[in-house]
Amino acid sequence: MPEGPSIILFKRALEVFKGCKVLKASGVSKTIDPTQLQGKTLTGLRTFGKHLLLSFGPRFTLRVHFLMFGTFRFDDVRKAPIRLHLGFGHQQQLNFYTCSLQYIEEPLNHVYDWREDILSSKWDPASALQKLKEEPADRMVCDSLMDQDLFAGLGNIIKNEVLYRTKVHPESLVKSIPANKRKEIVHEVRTYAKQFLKWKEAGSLQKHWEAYMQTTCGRDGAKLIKEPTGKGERRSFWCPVCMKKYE
DNA sequence: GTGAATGTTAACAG
DNA sequence: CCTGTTAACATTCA
Repeated sequence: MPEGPSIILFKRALEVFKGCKVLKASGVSKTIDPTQLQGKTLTGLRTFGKHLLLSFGPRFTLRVHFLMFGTFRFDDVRKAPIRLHLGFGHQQQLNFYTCSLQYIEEPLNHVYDWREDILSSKWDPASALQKLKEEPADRMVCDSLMDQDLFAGLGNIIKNEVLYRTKVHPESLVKSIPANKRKEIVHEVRTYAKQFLKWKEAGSLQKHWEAYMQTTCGRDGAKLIKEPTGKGERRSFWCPVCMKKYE
């Protein structure tokens, strides 16, 4: 479910546990031993792209990736297996479901380049532009946008909305897109990601979709095409009339 | 009722 | 060994 902006909202929701000690930790994870968290105090919360980072001191962080269907709950009513349970005390039970868990045992600044995170205050559009410039000649813009090493936190909704707004066909070769247009795309990534966050928070994200899950173009009334595109074969929506294919 | 999807990765095949 | 494909995760919505 979640793209970068949604992870920021997850983080905000979990900030109530900052400074709290994990009294009990359990769960069925193949990748981590939950008991290692027992007795540790949650010292900080951060996000990087689609990663939720819960730190227990400077050199011990739990990385949560929610994949497509992952979620968390403050109660225990679901049928799905609990991937990780954290008990912070009476009526302070936190459960994670269907997520990928990993421990990071070094400072986060060694692991993450915050300039890549489209929603970070350290986001660096110049660095993203440079990487776009170095993409292979046959790479489509739809694949470049979804590449988490270039645009951490960008998901399929943001991809579709950004391309629609900048009128660039998803199957355009990124190298063939003029430099000023590439710049416009990078700028729109940040702008739309921020709008996504604001609208998601207000519960009106879907209402503002102009391409994703839409059937007609709001600009010219043409029927939008819906097809998997690129190597990633992720679903794209585009207008055959007003969106230009650079090739 | 069915099928696809806001995502990634381990396991497997060649 | 490298590269590409598939399965897995499990819920929601059209």
